[in-house]
Amino acid sequence: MARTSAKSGEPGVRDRLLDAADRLFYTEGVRAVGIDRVLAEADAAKASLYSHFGCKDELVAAYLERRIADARARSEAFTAAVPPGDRALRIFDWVVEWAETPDFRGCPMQHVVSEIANPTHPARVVAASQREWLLARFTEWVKATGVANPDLMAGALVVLFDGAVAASEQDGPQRARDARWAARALLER
Amino acid sequence: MARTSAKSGEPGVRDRLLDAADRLFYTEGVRAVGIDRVLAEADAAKASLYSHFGCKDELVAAYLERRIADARARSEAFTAAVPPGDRALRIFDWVVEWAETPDFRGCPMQHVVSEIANPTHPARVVAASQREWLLARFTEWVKATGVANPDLMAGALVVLFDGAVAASEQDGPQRARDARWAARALLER
DNA sequence: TAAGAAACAGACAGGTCTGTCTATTTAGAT
DNA sequence: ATCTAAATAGACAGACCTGTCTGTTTCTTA
Repeated sequence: MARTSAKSGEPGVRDRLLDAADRLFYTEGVRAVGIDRVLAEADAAKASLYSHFGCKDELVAAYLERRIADARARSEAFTAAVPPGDRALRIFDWVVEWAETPDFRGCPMQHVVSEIANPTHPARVVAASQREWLLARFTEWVKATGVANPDLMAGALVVLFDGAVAASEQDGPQRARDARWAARALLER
Repeated sequence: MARTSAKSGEPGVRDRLLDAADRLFYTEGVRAVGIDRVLAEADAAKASLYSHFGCKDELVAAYLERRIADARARSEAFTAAVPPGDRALRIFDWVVEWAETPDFRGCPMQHVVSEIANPTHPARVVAASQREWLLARFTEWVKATGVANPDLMAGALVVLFDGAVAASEQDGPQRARDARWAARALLER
């Protein structure tokens, strides 16, 4: 299960494949990018891909899973920097920063949902689990603010979150700032 | 330029192609559906498709254009039923109704943006023009409410609109209702 | 140094996709 | 009834895509 070449710190082939898949799938889409492109970018052999992941669909799922794990870790760290009652708003600062990133191209999960209609596809299953996490997290943050109707508010902030990412993809990061403004207005009533 | 068979009211081949493209592209995605599927569903010949549209990319653009024109007409009619000052909120009732439709599967434009990374693709150009229309319409509706900061508010409502559609695609129509609740709260301050 | 596991290289099969082209049929207009 | 334009049917080329399989090379460890 070595993730890296034992001596050198170079990443093993599995991580190289995931790195390549991440770049290509996120910027061009999972259907637009074929296996051969990933192999060339990862400098890996076809047999390595199939022995590690089994099929392309599972590679897509693994790509999404790693993206999500990373986003969870970074967003948790980002919100942990402020008191619990401020976290529901703080997360929108995170979205603004993300939308201002030069290679921002929208939400990888929304893209996968758009590209793959079948909800039983392994990558769709991964995406669905993230939805539950997202709503649970917003509910937790909202409750910490002591707002009157936490379920409605958590749902509204999830909508604002998804909208900030989707709208920024098409209109630029101003929409993420608009979302932050709206979240602030909703929370300070 | 006959859109229908001269005598009978049956739709001509161009409309049959667009109808088939609309059903298939919306429910399965524009990359997942090949030309042959569209031809079979439309009961049309390949030469008809290429003489009318030139290439698949243009068919996708035409599909999106017709969807958008239809959505504009219906949303304008929907909002025209109430006084100008109520329209910014009214449009969220329209989103709720849409999200409750059994065959709702999200926003065709967001899907196209996810599936096609190239912003110069004809369908992406069509989608971009709709964004301008959407923001202009929200700005108009928001100004009619006499709210203090119409540009921020219009941007926020666009975010809420996009988010309502994207979140409902994954979580169900409750998110659209959450968006309406948030829009109401923002507007009645 | 020898053995075993992992990765590489790449040919290949089978399928699908877009787009072109030829030949035939249908239907409307003069 | 004839002529013309549009639509049909489908073969075909060329490209690409996933997944399998064979054989070789590299690396690690014992």
